[in-house]
Amino acid sequence: MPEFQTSPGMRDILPPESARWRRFVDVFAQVVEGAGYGQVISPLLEDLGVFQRIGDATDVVTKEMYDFVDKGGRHIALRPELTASVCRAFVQHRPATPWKVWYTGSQFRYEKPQRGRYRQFDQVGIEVLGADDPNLDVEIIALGWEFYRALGLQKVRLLLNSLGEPADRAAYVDALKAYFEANLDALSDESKITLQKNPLRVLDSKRPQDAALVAGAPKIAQFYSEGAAAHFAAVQAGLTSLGIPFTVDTKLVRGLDYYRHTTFEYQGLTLDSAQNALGGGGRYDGLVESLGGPATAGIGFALGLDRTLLACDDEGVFAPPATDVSVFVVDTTGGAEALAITTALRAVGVSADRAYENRSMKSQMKAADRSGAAYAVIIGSNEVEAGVAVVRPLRAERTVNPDGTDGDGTQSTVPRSDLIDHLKKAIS
RNA sequence: GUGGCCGUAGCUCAGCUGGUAGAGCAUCAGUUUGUGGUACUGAGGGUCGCGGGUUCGAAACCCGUCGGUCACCCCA
Repeated sequence: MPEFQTSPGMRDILPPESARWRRFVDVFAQVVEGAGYGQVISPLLEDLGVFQRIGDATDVVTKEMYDFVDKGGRHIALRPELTASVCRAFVQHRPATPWKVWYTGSQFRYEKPQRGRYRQFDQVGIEVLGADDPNLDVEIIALGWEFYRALGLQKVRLLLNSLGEPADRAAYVDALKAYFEANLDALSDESKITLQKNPLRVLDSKRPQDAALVAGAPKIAQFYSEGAAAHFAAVQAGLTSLGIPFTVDTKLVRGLDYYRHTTFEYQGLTLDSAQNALGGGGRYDGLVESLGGPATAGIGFALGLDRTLLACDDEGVFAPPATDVSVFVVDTTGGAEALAITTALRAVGVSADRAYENRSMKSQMKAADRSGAAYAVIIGSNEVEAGVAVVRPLRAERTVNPDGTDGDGTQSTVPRSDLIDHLKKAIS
């Protein structure tokens, strides 16, 4: 074991996996930019208060934040999520509404690491501030859905719920609290604690002991105001009109306190239940106001990279891209030719690699094979003398000489002066 | 934060009831002194996560610790 390793919950993303991460973001950007969303890049660090406005009943804020006092005496936190940062940016810059933005980046939560759950984790997401239209809820949910399709994922389930207006939600919370308190004996000890902090969250309990009680709990639908019911109905109608299947799950309350009205979650059906939430979001009218801005409607979602990629692995889609180079230069004369040729190839847009340390031709040919290159350029003393280069296709069928030894295949000899043009044509 | 399981070469793992470490893959080289993908041969590479204890002797047993994993919790 080396002396230094990554901190718990932190990891290195190495090639070729790192290329897949970048492509993941590219695919996401393509989907959402096609719908008018622009990227917002916000700081990793924010004033602690920005995140405290998320709510004091959520562990993300109360227990899991990385925070510290900087050299200027400011109380700073590493962002545990991005929605609050986006809202803060909105309040600070006051862009025209509806403000449609997307983002990607790392977030930090001090949790016990597990597969699909890291202390530094990456998400992509979108937010729209300043529009209360149920059509927007549908657009957002549909974009997430479309993104999963773009990756190739099939086994994703969309769960949908509405928490109603703030007053509806408050009334429901009271009713839930009364219900659970009346049945306190049947509740697990853990849920008793949860009940004190946030009765809604008891609905999330995965303990078998709580299952029956949770099933018999009051349903949010009974508490919807007329407006909330109409909004939710419009969202469902919209999704249906787009042919997006969904399941209404009245137990879907989501973690962060700021949600109201529409909430939704995308579940990966191939993943274990503890980590099956690929992404989720909802409406959070009121968050901008709590950060000192005007009353502003907001809605968005965030999707976890790690879990989504785990789901991709399970479904055998969106594999890490090949990092193959087009041409590999084998030079047994010391390496200067390889330097010149690779540089010239790259200058005309042909990707090229080479071996180093003047290894044997066989060794260099092996490296050429591993590089995934379509062609090897071979330069030895004979070629230098004759002013030519051998171009050998690496993916062609192997040929055999009459005496049974390996043939030269379809390799050809081209004048050194024509080499770059020759290869450029061959690649295209 | 709580609990279960795990921690041996770069990777995946074997190592029986304690006698100072092995395989496959990968890497490098040779068989082929100018030609890859196959085959064969060989080489390098490990304070057996770390610390302490038991023992004549520990990779193996005990304790602690760190890390991973799974469940709870939380959430993406």
